[in-house]
Amino acid sequence: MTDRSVFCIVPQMPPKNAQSKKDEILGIASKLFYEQGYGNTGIAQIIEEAGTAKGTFYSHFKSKEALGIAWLQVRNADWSKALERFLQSSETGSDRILKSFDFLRSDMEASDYRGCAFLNTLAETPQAESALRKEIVSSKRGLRDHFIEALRPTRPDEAEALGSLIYMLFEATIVEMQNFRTAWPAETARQHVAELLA
Amino acid sequence: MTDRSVFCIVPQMPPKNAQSKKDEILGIASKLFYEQGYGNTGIAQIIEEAGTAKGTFYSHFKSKEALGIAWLQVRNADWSKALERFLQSSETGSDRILKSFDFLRSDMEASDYRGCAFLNTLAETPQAESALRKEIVSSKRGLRDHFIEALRPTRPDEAEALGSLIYMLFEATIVEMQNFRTAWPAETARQHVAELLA
Amino acid sequence: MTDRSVFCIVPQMPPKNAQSKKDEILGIASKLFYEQGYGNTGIAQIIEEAGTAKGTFYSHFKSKEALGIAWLQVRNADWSKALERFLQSSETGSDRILKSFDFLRSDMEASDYRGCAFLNTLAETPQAESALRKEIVSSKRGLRDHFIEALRPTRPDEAEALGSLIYMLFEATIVEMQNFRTAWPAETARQHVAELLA
Amino acid sequence: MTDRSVFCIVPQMPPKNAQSKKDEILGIASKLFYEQGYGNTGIAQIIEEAGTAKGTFYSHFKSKEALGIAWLQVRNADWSKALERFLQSSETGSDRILKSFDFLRSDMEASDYRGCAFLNTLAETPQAESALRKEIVSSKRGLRDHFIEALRPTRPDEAEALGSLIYMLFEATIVEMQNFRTAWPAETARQHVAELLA
DNA sequence: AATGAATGAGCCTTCATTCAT
DNA sequence: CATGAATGAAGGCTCATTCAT
Repeated sequence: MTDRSVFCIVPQMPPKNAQSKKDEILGIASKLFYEQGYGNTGIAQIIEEAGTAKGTFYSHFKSKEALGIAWLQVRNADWSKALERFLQSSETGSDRILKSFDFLRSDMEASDYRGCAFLNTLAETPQAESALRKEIVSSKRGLRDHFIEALRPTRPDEAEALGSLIYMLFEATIVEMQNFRTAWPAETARQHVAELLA
Repeated sequence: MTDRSVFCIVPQMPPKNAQSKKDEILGIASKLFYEQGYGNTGIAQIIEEAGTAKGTFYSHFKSKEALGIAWLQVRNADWSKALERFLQSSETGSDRILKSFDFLRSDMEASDYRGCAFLNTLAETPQAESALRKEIVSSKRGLRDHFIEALRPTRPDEAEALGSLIYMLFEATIVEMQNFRTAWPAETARQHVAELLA
Repeated sequence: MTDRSVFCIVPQMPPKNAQSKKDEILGIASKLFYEQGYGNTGIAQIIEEAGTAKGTFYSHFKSKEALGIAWLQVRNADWSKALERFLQSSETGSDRILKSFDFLRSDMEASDYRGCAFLNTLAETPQAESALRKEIVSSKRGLRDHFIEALRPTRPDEAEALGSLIYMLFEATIVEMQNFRTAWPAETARQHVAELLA
Repeated sequence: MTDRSVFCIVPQMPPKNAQSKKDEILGIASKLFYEQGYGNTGIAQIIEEAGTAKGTFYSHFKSKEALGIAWLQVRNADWSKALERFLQSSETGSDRILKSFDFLRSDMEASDYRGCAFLNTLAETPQAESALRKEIVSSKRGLRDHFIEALRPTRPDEAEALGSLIYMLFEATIVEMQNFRTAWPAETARQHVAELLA
């Protein structure tokens, strides 16, 4: 076997799976927090599935709450990116809005739909001033703006009110699909929004 | 077996406050489950605030889940009664519907509004087949019917679809007021519903 | 086998070892806290040696600190009783005082020179307002009074000052025997106290 | 070896604050060990306040115990130096001894007086053979000698016994001021020592 | 009915230390 | 010399539930 290392400009091996331990923990935690709920998921399970030691976990995250915040942040970013990718082909604001409801529906069709990570966490966090709550509020503000901004170019006067209304229907769609485990909320909402935008 | 109760010198004491121990436990649990969340509330706190012993608790309720179910049941009944009382003066279906949103708003004005007991519990109960979930679904079905039935007399054809839509806005109102801690969701939704019913 | 229960007036079996679980835990903890130090002794070790479960422990003591306080209280009572027994034969106040130093000497020899439970706990409790500290102060006040009261009958005017001085020598005796693991501090102190009382 | 420093353009940087990293760690640890107690102070806090990494710490000290020993050694030296400075103006042995008690008192006036670092550490170190204990014993032997030597010139015959006695009162003064948080122990002891030396 | 002691798995977090870089 | 990720045992404490009285 020839030694090719001389040709290697960047000799350091990239980490086996190109993902730091911290990211791995966060990834596993994200999955578990979403599927089981924040409060129902213990640190022990997270580190076991991540194959790490307790101390390792706490050297990366100062507390469970800090991990929870990181989770909500990446979830917000990832979810927005996924939505954007889904809307790629949509050109008009109306299209984007209607397609957003289709996105929800496709998301729900994945098995065991668990609804919205943010609203679920809101539900088990009574303390209004908690850091978790701040993350939730800011993510929801962003979502509401998504609809408002989509309307702004064509209907600047109604954008705010109409966008808020559509945002509420969007939220209701998630919650009701989580509860009833059927797609009718998406259909009902999408249909009405289509009329509103017609 | 002979009935010896006639010989009883100290007849069964009437309960001090006209409320059985079981009801007292249930009452306290209801308050705590709603304020703190189902998962965040332990049996220990419930029995302590109720002034009972562990064993007494378990002689009345076979498990925490059973207590949770009882809670959701009385909550459903009580909440419906409170809503009905609020709607007393409303005569037409439209009136009843619009006033329902006012009811929500007055509810929310209580400090530290915790939103909907059912949706909050849904959020921390991933198991779709659980008894808690069944209670939640049935309560929500009842609420949806409340709107549909209010519409049936005057708009039989649209009742189902329109009622479902309004139900979704109603749900969204609760959730968004819980999150943002403002009344705008109630206003936005009520305004739109008023237009829909005009 | 004849059923003798009818003859039994107090049918309930007295507990096997005439000692409640709570007392057993407290007894074991007292031994460990003293031998190893309060901070060096974990709940796990206590319950293991007591043969109980974690929950049992916490149903008897609300926290480790509560156990620590109970420990110091029984220790104070027990130690005073042991001292009193040791002084039984002493009749005069002077005798009682001098014999107190002999007691210390035998006590330290028996305990592998672990010193004073109260001073040791004081050393690892920086928080001046802690409940543990209150217990320590009150126990030491009692000890100082022991000397003052022994002097009161014969030397009422000097009792306070002389008693305090002797108390300090008594304390120093414990501490120095703990440190040097020899009897010289007891001898030195006793000798001087004898001169003071001559 | 030639002195090349003249050629050095960027001569070895004098440490920013004239203190090596090792000394910095030791300084911070000394403060924390004294204020909070040896056992109550974790490596994590020390390195955080010192702004160093774990590995750096362990490259300077092989273990927490080694750091503890270093702490006691510098503490012994520093404390002795401070005492000596306080006694500067005292010329006779008697003066030096009496002033030593004043030194204690001035020390105690600092808020949250934590008593003697050595006795506190003794209290949480049951193992008689530990390295920490050796340091403690030797420091205390030195202190006792301080008093004996002060007496030797004028009272060679009594020096040993009287010095030991005064040493004990000195120790008791520290301990009782730590416990009661008042200056009476210093006054009581100083007064008596003054009589002894008169 | 009611009591409350007992259970043991589980909670989140910190410990002192090692090691590859 | 310095870094900081990794370790896993141990820290104090709470959980829902059972059971003998």
